[in-house]
Amino acid sequence: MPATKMKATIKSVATDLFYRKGYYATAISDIARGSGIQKASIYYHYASKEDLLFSILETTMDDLTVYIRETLEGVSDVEERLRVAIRGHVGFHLTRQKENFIANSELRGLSSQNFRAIVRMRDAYERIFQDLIRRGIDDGAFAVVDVKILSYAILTLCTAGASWFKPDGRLNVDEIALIYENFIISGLKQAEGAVLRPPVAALSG
Amino acid sequence: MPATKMKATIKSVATDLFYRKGYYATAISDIARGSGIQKASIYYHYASKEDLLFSILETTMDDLTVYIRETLEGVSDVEERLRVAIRGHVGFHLTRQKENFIANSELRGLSSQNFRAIVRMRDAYERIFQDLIRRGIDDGAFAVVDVKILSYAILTLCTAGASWFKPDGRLNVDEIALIYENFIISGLKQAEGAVLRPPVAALSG
DNA sequence: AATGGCCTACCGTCCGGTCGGCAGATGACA
DNA sequence: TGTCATCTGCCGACCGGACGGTAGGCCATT
Repeated sequence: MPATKMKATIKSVATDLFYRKGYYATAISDIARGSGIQKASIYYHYASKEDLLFSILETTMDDLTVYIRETLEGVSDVEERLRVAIRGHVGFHLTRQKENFIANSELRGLSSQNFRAIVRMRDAYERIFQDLIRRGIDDGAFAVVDVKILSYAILTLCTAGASWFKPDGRLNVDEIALIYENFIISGLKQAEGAVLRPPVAALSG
Repeated sequence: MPATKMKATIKSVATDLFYRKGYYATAISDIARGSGIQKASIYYHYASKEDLLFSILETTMDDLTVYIRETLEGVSDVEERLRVAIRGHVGFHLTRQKENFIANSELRGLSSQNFRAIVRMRDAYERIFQDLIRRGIDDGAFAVVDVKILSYAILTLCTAGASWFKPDGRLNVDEIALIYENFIISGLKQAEGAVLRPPVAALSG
């Protein structure tokens, strides 16, 4: 087996174990066994256990950011942009459930330097949503709300799906995304304010 | 020092350390040092490290459930009941931040038996909110939404505050609770549906 | 001959938990 | 009230094992 493939296998096995048992409860020897390899061989591909974790988190954050930016391309309506971003966010988190779960629960396993790196990426990602919301407020599409608090809220909410979602459950990814989407947009319009805009295309179509 | 006080001290120190460093990263000897005691003495008060964790989680869940039930007493309006519950939920999580953070991030440290016990308590608590939402739908106060998904969403959202809230930050507990409250209630009314009810007393008063 | 990819064997450390005992407070009893 | 046995709360020393990581070598491919 070429090195790059083994490396990917290790990462995949580690992702699965970190997701199921947690980072601390997973031993390098567990990952080795799952990869059909000896413990020492792991260190040919990754410098340390933390390096492996970091690699998973970095890739996930990278992919997520790229994905959401792609998703937004060509969409101009301010409300639709947020809707699209929510769908993208939920979709990404539910389809790449394990990695995202780890990214939101195992940051503790990182050294302060690596921790800061991931947090920086996360902050940049959050800023995308904050800008979308702010833009919506400025355009009058949303009520005047606390952008920071609600952006955290929205992301947390969508992210949480990664901890309970079951691919073969009652609802599929798209259905869940739609539920969140409507809930959030309605929340941002604030019922007691003027809720006068007509339903958007994305909803009725 | 009487035994009961030392026991409380240990629990408090453990809560602080579990919150700051995480359960696995905290050694019994750390807790002992923080309590001004020797490691072996911890075991006079608690049977094991897990027992200590479980004790924290059990107390927290108990207190939370009792608190929310008290909060709801005497409130009859269906929308106001949910509002009150949200305020209570947020308030509890932000004022007893450490314990709640642990309760939502360190369940992995529990044996399957203890894990089940806590999950049972959590499920019972969630059911309170699910009933409130369902009741609001039946009464026409809320749009017809997916109760299960949105109850998870609401609780997660409010709970998340415990991971970033800073007591001396820009907003205090009540302000944050109000933001969440309005956001959620608006979300449940669903902007594109019939949002015809007048603002409730709690909002204008 | 050299490199890549993996192995066996081993090391040092840390950590949860146990054991036996010790000092002071408590209480029964003469 | 003085004496002695008992209990309470804690301690120092230790154990067993798990775990991250290393050293050095082996073998197939190039």
